[in-house]
Amino acid sequence: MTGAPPALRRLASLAPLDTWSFEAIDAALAKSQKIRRRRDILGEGKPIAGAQLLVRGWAARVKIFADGRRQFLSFLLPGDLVGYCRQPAPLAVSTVTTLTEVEICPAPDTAALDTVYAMSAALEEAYLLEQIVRLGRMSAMERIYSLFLELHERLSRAGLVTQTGFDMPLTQEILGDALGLTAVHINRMLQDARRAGLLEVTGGRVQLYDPLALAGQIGREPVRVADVLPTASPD
Amino acid sequence: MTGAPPALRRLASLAPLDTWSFEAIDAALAKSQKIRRRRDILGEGKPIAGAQLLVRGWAARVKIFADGRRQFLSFLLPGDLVGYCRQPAPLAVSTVTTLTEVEICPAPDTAALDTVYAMSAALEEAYLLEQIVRLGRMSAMERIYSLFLELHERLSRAGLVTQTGFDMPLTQEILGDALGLTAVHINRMLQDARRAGLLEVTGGRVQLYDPLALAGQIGREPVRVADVLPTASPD
DNA sequence: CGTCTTGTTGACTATGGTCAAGGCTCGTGG
DNA sequence: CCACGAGCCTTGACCATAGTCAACAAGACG
Repeated sequence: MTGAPPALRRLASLAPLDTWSFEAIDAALAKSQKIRRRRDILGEGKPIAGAQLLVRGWAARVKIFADGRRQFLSFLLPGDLVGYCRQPAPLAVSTVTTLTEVEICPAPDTAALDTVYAMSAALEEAYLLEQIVRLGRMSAMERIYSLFLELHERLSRAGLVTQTGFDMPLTQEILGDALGLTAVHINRMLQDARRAGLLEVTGGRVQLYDPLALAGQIGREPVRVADVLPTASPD
Repeated sequence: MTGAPPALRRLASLAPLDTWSFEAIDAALAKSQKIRRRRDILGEGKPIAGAQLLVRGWAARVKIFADGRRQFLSFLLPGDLVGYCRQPAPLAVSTVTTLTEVEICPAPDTAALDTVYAMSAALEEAYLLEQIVRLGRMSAMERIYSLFLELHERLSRAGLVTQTGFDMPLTQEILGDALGLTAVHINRMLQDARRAGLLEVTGGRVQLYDPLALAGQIGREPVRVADVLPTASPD
């Protein structure tokens, strides 16, 4: 599984996949389409055609105010679902926009994938709750640690963490709009964190020197949504 | 439908109900159990036995830090589902605690209710996103207006809004922990809002003098998750 | 090369937090 | 019937975290 595409790795880590599902995912991945940076995949209030699977690149759910204020709700990473809804005639409740060039494909649909998608949806909700806690009751520094640990955890499921570091194509402006802070303040906090020897952000890459210590410092536990621990696939 | 129980009114407003579903809901409501104030219905990290329906009273999803900080994630109102999950062996990702004495019953399970529950879950997600926006990018005053408008909208679905006002059993401390503010600041903002003639909070009851004007002031639109508008049942 | 985007830094400001005291209401028990 | 205490609300004085504004630097890219 080590060499498998990140999106497949993530899905396979959520629940056992049968042969049909593997083939369905392979077939879907082969139909991937490129989308350029800064394009909207879904528009707030517009109908959703069908669920899609993010294959490569980063996207984000975002709400934009009439006066220009912006709030990122969550980041979408390889293996995440976009527009997966179970009600009829669904409307997007937030815009989904690409942060990098991206590849997406229609989400494959087999019976065995129901559980995988349910797990995925449950995780998504858990991370939304984490985001609420960050914004509501954490200091600027804690918000940064918490977000980086979440990204670390989620990317490791897709096999995209290497040596405690990962690529993160987010500007300080975007981090600010995700964490309810200004880009200036993000900048200062990142420098403090670097000077404290806890992490480093350079050239689109994040290094967490000791993720467990960082998690301990802010009292963060890994997210779990089911009793059968959905682990990242072993290497 | 006007005289129907609030929980039934809410469910019926989400999607058409067939006769079986009506009967199943009636039968479930008859099995309601009382739970006292300040009791936990679900515990963070603990297994969830099955979905339940909140019949009467208020509850809340909450996360509590080791150092005592507290963040309310959402409020649960009559007709809301508690612990509705589609993955196997689900674990609660947040504590659910009662804010008043409450009645709950097992969530009835018929085929026609699948759509209702999907709508309910979609709405719940939409309100979580609204909460993120509040905490991330709104001023103290805007957060208060936004929350009250959300409660107004949700309670009206269950028929619990009378003359632009509704009962709200929340202390200023709880409002603070929901809105990422302190109780002291909530107090000051509520007084400013009252002096501005926009709303009044007295003795567990909220009066919004002009909900539409308030919504306009903060640029809020009613939440919609499907193209077939799920309206509150007409009186 | 210019231009655009992103990151960095400093000086100053403001929104909301903290701490502390006192008041009101209501339920309980003497 | 009244005294007491708990919980909640209110207010004031002071403080701190993060925001604003502005200028400049460093790359990236045509």
